[in-house]
Amino acid sequence: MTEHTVENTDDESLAETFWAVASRLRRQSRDSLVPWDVTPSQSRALGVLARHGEVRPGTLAEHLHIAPRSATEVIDDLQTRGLVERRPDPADRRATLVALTEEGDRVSTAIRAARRAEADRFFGHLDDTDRAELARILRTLRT
Amino acid sequence: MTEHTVENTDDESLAETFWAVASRLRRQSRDSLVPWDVTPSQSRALGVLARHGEVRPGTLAEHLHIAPRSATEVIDDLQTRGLVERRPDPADRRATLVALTEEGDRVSTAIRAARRAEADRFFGHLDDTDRAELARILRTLRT
DNA sequence: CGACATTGCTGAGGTTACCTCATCATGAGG
DNA sequence: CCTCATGATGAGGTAACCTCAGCAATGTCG
Repeated sequence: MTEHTVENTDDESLAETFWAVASRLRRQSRDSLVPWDVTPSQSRALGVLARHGEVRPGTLAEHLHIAPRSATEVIDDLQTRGLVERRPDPADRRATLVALTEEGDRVSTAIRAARRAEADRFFGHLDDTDRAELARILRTLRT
Repeated sequence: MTEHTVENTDDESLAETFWAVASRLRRQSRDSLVPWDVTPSQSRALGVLARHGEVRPGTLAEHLHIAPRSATEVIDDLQTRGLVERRPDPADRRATLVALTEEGDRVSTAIRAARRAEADRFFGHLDDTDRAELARILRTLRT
């Protein structure tokens, strides 16, 4: 009856709308990876490696916000696909360094281009003002 | 290899910001379910049942956008927790009707309240104008 | 220097939330 | 009544995480 209730229902549906958009965007990103037969989590790892060069599994895990053990797994998968290689860390014999292979570099570059095109397509329906507004509002929600 | 497309990088980071917000929101919703020991997918099912009353597993699956087989699983879990019950559909002896138990009704009501409070807390940092803007922009991205 | 805790990675095994395919009972149409 | 479609579920699989144990190498401190 009061605006209070109305406000709340507004918020509820705001969250719902947000999730609807999120799932559309997620589906679209997943589809954009199909040509390379790479899963989303693998593509995230490739992104980190492209940005940071060779890193240890533990560092990779931090960037991905996952447990070190889980990074090992992603690295295993990427290695069997020939996209990354492990080599010993000269500075610490316990550690390993993970680096993109040439193929991995090619693929990760291609994926980045595809991702950019995809974002263009997705957010391109917005005019510049709305895009800026959205970015600003999302940044305040980010924390 | 270089960042020669500045306007595209904007879109890229828009998507990134979006995902950062999404993961914060997801974590918060998950946490808000802890008191009831209910997983997110179970809570979604409870929501559908609360809104629609008794439905067949297949219908539930449609509302949740999952395969019928997966709905069976969610129902199993909710049933062992005593939150829903299955009864035969009088109109079709192949079919089953799934309905909230009293306990399930209580829990789903409580969860809805918590979810509302959570959305308030999350989107409450925005002023009314921004909230309306966000809602409008997200709706255009929904499709 | 040697004992001890710490760090880095990975094996083993578990969870959540999905999926497909096969099976079985029932229902609907010719 | 015979065939095909439909509703649910058993069996088994996948992605992407997790924790806990164990092993090797390292750092630290008396």
